[in-house]
This record gives sequence, C-alpha cells and structure tokens, in this order.
Amino acid sequence: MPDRTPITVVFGRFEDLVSRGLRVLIDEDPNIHLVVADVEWDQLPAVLDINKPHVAIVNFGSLGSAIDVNRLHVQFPSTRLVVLASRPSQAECNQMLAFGATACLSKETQARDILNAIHLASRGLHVLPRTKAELAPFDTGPDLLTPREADVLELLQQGRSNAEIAATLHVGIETVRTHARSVFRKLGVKTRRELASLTGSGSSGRTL
Amino acid sequence: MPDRTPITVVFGRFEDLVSRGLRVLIDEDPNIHLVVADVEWDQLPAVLDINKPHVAIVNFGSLGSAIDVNRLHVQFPSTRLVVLASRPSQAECNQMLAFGATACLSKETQARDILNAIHLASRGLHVLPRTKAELAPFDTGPDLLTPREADVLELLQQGRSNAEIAATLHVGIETVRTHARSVFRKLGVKTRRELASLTGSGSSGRTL
DNA sequence: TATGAGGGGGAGGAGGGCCTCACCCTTTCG
DNA sequence: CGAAAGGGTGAGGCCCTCCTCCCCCTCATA
Repeated sequence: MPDRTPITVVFGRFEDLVSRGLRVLIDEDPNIHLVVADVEWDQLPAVLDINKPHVAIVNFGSLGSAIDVNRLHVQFPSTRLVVLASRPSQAECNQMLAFGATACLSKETQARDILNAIHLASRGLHVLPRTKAELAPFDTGPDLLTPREADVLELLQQGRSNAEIAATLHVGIETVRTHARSVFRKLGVKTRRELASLTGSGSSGRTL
Repeated sequence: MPDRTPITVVFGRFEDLVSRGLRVLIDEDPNIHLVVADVEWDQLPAVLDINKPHVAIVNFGSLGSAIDVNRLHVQFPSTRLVVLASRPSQAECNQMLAFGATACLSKETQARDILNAIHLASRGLHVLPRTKAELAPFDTGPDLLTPREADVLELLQQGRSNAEIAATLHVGIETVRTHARSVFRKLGVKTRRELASLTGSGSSGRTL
C-alpha cells in the first residue's frame, strides 16, 4: 500500500560519486520523486522555498556550522531534513536531530535502508544509524603505519639489519625493534623475509 | 584519439551509494568497460584471475591490512590497482603506492578526474589526490560540540543562567562560561538569545 | 552602580597517540 | 654456543584534545 502521491525530494551538493548514486537510488523507488539535485548549500533556501519538497537531503560535510541545519529547519518547517554524513558518530547524529534534522544517515547505509529512511523521514519519524553495526563490512580500513614505522619498513624492505636501521635513523636498536614489531603486526607478517618476498616492485615508477 | 580497445575494469565491494555512482560513472565513458562490480574482497583474486582486467578498483576501507594490496599486486601484476579511499591522507596514499597500487583516489574526487585516473592508471601512470585541495568544497564538516559543550547547550536552550547551569552540572561558573563561549563560537552565534530564537522545535519527536 | 553576559588569554590535570628505550623471553641459524 | 631476529610488557617524554578554573576586559541593563 504505498502512497499514490510520491515523496518529493531535493538533495544538496555531494561528492560526484555519491550524487550519482543518490540519483539512481531514488530512481529505483517509484514513490520518491527527485525534484532537484546537487543544490549548493547557499542556494538551498531558495530551492526549498520554490519547490517545498517533502524531504531535503543535506550533506553533513558541507555544513559550515551545526546550527545551519537549524536555520533551514525553522525557515522551512514542512520540509523534513535528512543529514547524510560520512561516518557520523552517535554524538554527531544526536546534535543534528537536536537542531531539527529528522534523520541522520551514514553514506555507508545500504540502499534499501536509505530509501526506507526517506519514507519514514517524510512522515516525521526520526531515523538514526545503528550505533556501530552497519559499518562492520566497511571497517575502519587497514591499520596505518606511523611515519616512524614507515621509515623502518622502507629500510626493512631493503634488507637492512636492525642495527643498520638504528644507525641510519639515529635511534637505539630497541626502538627499531619496537617499530618493526608494529610494522609486522599491522601488515600481518611475521618476518622480514615475508616482507621481502612481497613488495616485489613497490613504488618504482615516479608519482607523476 | 581514444583507444579502440576499451579498458576493462573490475571494482570491489563499496558502499551502495558509491557502488551505484561508480557504475553510472563508468557507463559514461565509452572507452571503459565494467566487467564485474561489487566483488567481495576474498573473491577478488578469483575474479582477477578469470577476467584479467586492466584496472581493479578496490575499497580502502575493506582492506584488512595495508599489505593486502601488495598480495594482489604480486599475484596479478598485469592488473593496475586503483585504491579508492574516503579521505586518504598523503601518508595513506603513499603507503598504498608503496605496496603496489597504481593510483590512490578520494571518493570525493570529481567524476571526470576519476575517469581520467582510470585511463592513466591503465597505462601504469601513478595518480595521487591533490595534497589538500579538492576537499575544499566538502570541508571537514561543522565543528562538533564536545560532550560537555552539548550539556551546556541543552541548558542554554532552556534559558538557564550561567549560575544555574553551573549548579546543575556541578562545576564552577567559570567553566560554564568557557563552554558557552565554545558553543557560541562553534555554532556561529553571539548570544543565548540567538540560540533561543532558533531551535524552535529541536528534538521533540522520539527517536524511534 | 552592581550584576550578568559576553570576548580573550592562560594554567593545570586527565587521557590518548606516538616515539624512544628498557627489560624479559623463545626461536632460528651460522 | 653465540648472535640476530622475533614476541611481550612497560616505562618516560612529547604533543594534542578536553575539562576545569582563573584572571583580564567591555557592554547592556536593572
């Protein structure tokens, strides 16, 4: 029993990839009608004033201040505001809702959930991302090496001994061992031989 | 003078929005042919082995370890690896390239630049994001309030005086004044009256 | 004039990440 | 056996953010 009158949606300026994704995603739902897309932040008030959409999806990253959402909310109380953020913390989402947003979603939210959230938000129901779940498949990414660990790794890849590395970096051998341990742990290897057997041709070409 | 033989591309598992964006983006370029999309990380080796694509676009966030890229690189040296990350730092990109990636791009990269990067990467040229430029339009988002500042804000919105807030939070009035200053600065207002005039109906409905 | 609200600066402590180094142990290999 | 490489733990220092509080000042207003 979906509504006969489609939900009108406007969304602001997003990264090109996300913008294209939002377009095709909204097109998949016949009950949601995209009115205007890629609206620059400073033109959002004019667009909302003209189109009076049910839902406006705004980019958290393009917000200058958290209260900008509130200004939109008090100026256009009939338009539900859905904030789309990259990796919103619970605190961020709570603040968005406190400032008048109706929903706060992560860009990692699954497609169907985004559409459902638009439907719910159009009726005024608040939607928040799961506290820490749905970012499981797209975890925080690999453990990044610290600058010092990267230095040690580079010398390790050259086959240097711990003592040589210590002399090169002007630190104690114990420091090298500590960094090397972190490198091994973060890269999931156990010996410098594993390191050497990999990295066959690392950064040979110039960056250009 | 584009090539007659299209560039074959495979890309891994991305957020639904980004995945849809990548599909339509690649469709826009007649010289790039999408072979397989949304490949789970553990199935990438098999897919690369079967299809031998010119370029594989992998999700930085789905990497378990930085050296996973290297394993792919040494196993399939003829496939150029393009790492797509959310907000890669220069260090992250350098490490990706050091481990055999050909390009490291931000998901905020503009559409045409992504396509150009795929073309360049397919020929082995390294592509890195501008050091700090292209994230200008999508800045770091608004200044987030700290937990304590959020507490003060809530009481400020209720019209409490500094002394009342201090008593409620069991801190000194000077502490309240400090937090209030931060709240005003981060929200871009100058007085508590501005705060009260806004936030007409903040979080009235329940979160559901 | 006295009070409260505002801006500005700074100090001290807690907590976290990173760098440095130290001690303990086992394993590997010439 | 001895040396190097590995794992484990923990210390101290540095730097950053946040919280707490202190001082200085101006301005509006009862």
